[in-house]
Amino acid sequence: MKPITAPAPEPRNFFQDVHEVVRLVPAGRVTTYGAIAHYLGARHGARTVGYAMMAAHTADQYVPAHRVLNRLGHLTGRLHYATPFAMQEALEAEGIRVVEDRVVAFSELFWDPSVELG
DNA sequence: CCATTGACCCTGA
DNA sequence: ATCAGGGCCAATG
Repeated sequence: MKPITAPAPEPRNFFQDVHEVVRLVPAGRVTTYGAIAHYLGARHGARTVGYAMMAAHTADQYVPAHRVLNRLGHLTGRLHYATPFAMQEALEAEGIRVVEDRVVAFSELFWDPSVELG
């Protein structure tokens, strides 16, 4: 018999889950923090997804964090790269056009994990 | 242990 | 239409 001790939900490899989803985003497509959060249950909040992205640079496997934007298609994380333009250049290298820190035709390039992955 | 801070989003007035 | 506030989870002081 176990005492009351709250099972306390595992710290959850939430970061790893996020990284895994981001790795599934095809080149030339983009997704959002909120979409990932929603796909993973929407209970963790989009914020934590953003935090996971920050930790993405320490992940074992490569995580195309540049394909993750906020819900407006803005490159909110660009300042966290080696250079402020690294994110934009990475996107443009995949054929995505960026104007004023915003992805052009964002709604068309949007890749929703809840839809694509079921 | 409490307070503050984030690569965010939604709701209500 | 704009503006303010709360909530989410994790890390840091």
